[in-house]
Amino acid sequence: MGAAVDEIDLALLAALQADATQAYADLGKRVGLSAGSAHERVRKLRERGVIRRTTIDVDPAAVNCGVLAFVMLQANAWMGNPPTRDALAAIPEIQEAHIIAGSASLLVKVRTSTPEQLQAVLRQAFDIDGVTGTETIVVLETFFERPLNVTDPNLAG
Amino acid sequence: MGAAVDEIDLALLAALQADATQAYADLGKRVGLSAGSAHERVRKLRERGVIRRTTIDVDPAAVNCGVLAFVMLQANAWMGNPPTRDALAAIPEIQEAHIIAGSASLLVKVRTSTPEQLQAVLRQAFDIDGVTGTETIVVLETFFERPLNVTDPNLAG
DNA sequence: ATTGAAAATATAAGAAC
DNA sequence: GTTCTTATATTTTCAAT
Repeated sequence: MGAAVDEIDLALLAALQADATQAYADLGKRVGLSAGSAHERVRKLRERGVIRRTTIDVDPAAVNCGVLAFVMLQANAWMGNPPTRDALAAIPEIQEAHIIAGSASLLVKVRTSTPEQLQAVLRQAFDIDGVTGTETIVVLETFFERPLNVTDPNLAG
Repeated sequence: MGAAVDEIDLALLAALQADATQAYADLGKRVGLSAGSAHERVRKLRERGVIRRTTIDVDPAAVNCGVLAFVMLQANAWMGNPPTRDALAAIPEIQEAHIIAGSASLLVKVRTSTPEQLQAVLRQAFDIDGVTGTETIVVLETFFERPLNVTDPNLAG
């Protein structure tokens, strides 16, 4: 397998999660490395797929995506196949899709501009082969959404 | 309120979501602008808070966060207050926290390295004032997690 | 608000340790 | 694997439109 992610790598990841625009010199200073070494480590983290991409975090409300809901999809067949995946991916309002344990088969995270558009997404979900029902949880307020924790002491280094 | 986000801004946002490392010259080419103009627009999008931050997407499995679960928290009091928010934020394994409509009060997204650690998070959740119960949905497989859709024609420009 | 160009800065590659 | 050096490329500022 790939080389292990060590303490310094975790510190680099945490720093880049917080601000991926900072210079390698600053990044290196933070973790006790030269700019060159920091650069090399980050390059390898990207190469190994630990860093999947550099991206921006967009305020949903600013781009007309003020409605957030989690939808559980019941199904009468095994849904862990590529066609199901593709059918869900084809609905742009679906931000996440997961296969879950429990009475439902799938959990999806949906962002729309209006409740009407959420309804339209649910209608499309019913068109997917195997889907027999939906249960929707509407979000009233989001406390926070943040990057996953990489510096938790509970996680083995 | 702040100036509207126009079509070009949406194109810039989509391009940066896909790859925030690309040069402003390339970014400008993509949307039919000079490097300077692209830079200026992105600067304003940051200033206005449309772009909340530039960050990296880390593979959870690579940093010992292979367990993902969504937990619904039942409560016997109104939970939409700062103390509740802070109590949830103090648990690093909680990546998202939302107030929801429906029988439960809160929905949180949790990532841990092991089921045992997930259990420890649930125990901590019970210590939060007002929490009377939990219902956990364990994720077996994640189909996808992607940036929110900003170029959907259904969204008003 | 956009352009084009200049100056400041950062990235990326390479040699030495 | 790290550091230092050098060349390349990008970001950032600014005057002009």
